Amino acid sequence: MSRSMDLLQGTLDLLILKTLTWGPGHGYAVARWIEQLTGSTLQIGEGSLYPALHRLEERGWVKSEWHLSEHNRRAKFYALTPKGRQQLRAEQAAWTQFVTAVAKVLDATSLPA
Amino acid sequence: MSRSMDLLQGTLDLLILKTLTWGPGHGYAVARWIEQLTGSTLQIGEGSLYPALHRLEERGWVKSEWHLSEHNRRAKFYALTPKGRQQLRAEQAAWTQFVTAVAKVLDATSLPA
DNA sequence: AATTCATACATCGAATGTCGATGGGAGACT
DNA sequence: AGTCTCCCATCGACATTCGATGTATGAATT
Repeated sequence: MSRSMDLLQGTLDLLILKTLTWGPGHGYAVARWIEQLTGSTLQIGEGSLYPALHRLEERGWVKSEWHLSEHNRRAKFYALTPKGRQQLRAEQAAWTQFVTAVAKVLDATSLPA
Repeated sequence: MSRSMDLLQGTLDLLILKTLTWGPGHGYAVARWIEQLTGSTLQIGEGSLYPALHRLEERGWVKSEWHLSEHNRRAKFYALTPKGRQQLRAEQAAWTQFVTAVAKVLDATSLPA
């Protein structure tokens, strides 16, 4: 029956950028944070996550370094760049604007003049 | 520089379904309503609109009939079906849930435990 | 010591949906 | 006659997400 609740396109970048504002983290952790914060309403598949991370890095919004994770394992830690912070602000503003616009349609009770 | 403010995937269906709750309308009018309600924040290209309308009809959420428009021109009027109303309820609920989940991430001030 | 589990990276193909461009045709108004 | 707005529609390009799949290592269990 098709997909019931996929992530809306473009939102994943915003979400990742935001989670990285509370410090660098590796992909696995980022996915965990988002899931926990949303009570698993938002689930990030690895097939979406890693391409997204690479995309962000390619655009200069995050940079990565290999370190050891909390579990003593090799992990690539991603950190927000200044450009990334700027991008986050822009995307967050666009998101708010978009949600507001959709709400206007959803809450309208009559036809526009 | 890529797209700045495209419609988020899946939202268009919801928007169309909603506009049709205040009566049948043809594609052109639906696009107008949405644009006017949102002060042109949301703009529906015809290359997105008509495929969407056909998609909705194919799934039995709307049905269409040819009539004359307010401007005395041939136009295909789309109307919500009972299944469409049900679908609208479902999509609206999913949308709310999604927006709420994103807000949880965006508003979080610290790492989850 | 062997097995299993959770962590952590990555890639692939399929599917979907949006966009910009393009093309037509029919009223209306100059 | 010409042009404007309305109204339908399709096409190819593009980006993104998803599920499946594969690798590997540390830690805990048996």
